[in-house]
Amino acid sequence: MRIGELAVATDTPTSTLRYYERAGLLPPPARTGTGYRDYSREAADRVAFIRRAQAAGLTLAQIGEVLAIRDDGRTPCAHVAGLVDERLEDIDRRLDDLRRARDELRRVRRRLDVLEPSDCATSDICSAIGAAD
Amino acid sequence: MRIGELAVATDTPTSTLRYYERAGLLPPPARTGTGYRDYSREAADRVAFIRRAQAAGLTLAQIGEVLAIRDDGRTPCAHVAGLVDERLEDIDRRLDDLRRARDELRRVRRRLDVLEPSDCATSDICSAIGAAD
DNA sequence: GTAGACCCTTCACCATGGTGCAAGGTCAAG
DNA sequence: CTTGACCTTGCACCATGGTGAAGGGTCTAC
Repeated sequence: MRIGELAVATDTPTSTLRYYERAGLLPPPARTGTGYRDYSREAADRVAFIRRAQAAGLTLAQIGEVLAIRDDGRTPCAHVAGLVDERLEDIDRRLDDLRRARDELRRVRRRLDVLEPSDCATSDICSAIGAAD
Repeated sequence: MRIGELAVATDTPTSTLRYYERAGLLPPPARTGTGYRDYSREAADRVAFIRRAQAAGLTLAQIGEVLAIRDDGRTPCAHVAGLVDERLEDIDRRLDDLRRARDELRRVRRRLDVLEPSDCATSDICSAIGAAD
């Protein structure tokens, strides 16, 4: 199949498919006599896998590792487990960061409700943000 | 004060201070006879504000808006309230996204524990990630 | 007067996951 | 035989918040 067909089949722009090839996620496909990419049927499965793994929060670099292991004839289960654990830790850290940022912003918001503009007009740029607490 | 002193006073690299100037967050300071930047004392307060606002999760572009309002002689309270509300909504959306990604990854992780590598070796690239559920 | 620390400008580069354009070749239908 | 859709390559660009290097001038102390 040509790149346009693969694009439709996987709901992925052709530019992105070429980008995946450049990034080493898709192996260089066969070419027709005139130089057009000629994808095998497995290519669509591979792209679908990339999209699912991406939706799960893996980076393209990590997905590339998993694919390389499979291409090497090994099963990537243990490696995937490691990546998933890493990503879960990362998510937990981000959740903590975001919750802290949210709490701080809520404090700022409460100060904004309480302060008069005149409190602010004196010295600071914004005493709601500037305040220690 | 010269840029190096401001850098020490605000714990901010000189390269970043020049970047803030380029980005319109710091007004172009006076210059000495030989072209060195010569900052006023308020510059340090301004940088400190930028860092606090950044820590609160505002982007440099948003901080620039707040500063522009102050520089215009107005009080940015209402504008800051709007930005903070926007940012709070953004954080809530991100929290939801991350929680969903975490739940999905935990499901993947459980499948990885249950599956044998041989289950995976057949067709899919990784049946734990590939599985619908 | 010279070494070393500081300053200047401009330009390029980092990650991330792509997108868009130009200039050209190919293919199928009418 | 031409039109339009499709394909090729290579290159540049997007946001974000900076960082680093090159090539030069300045300032202070010894």
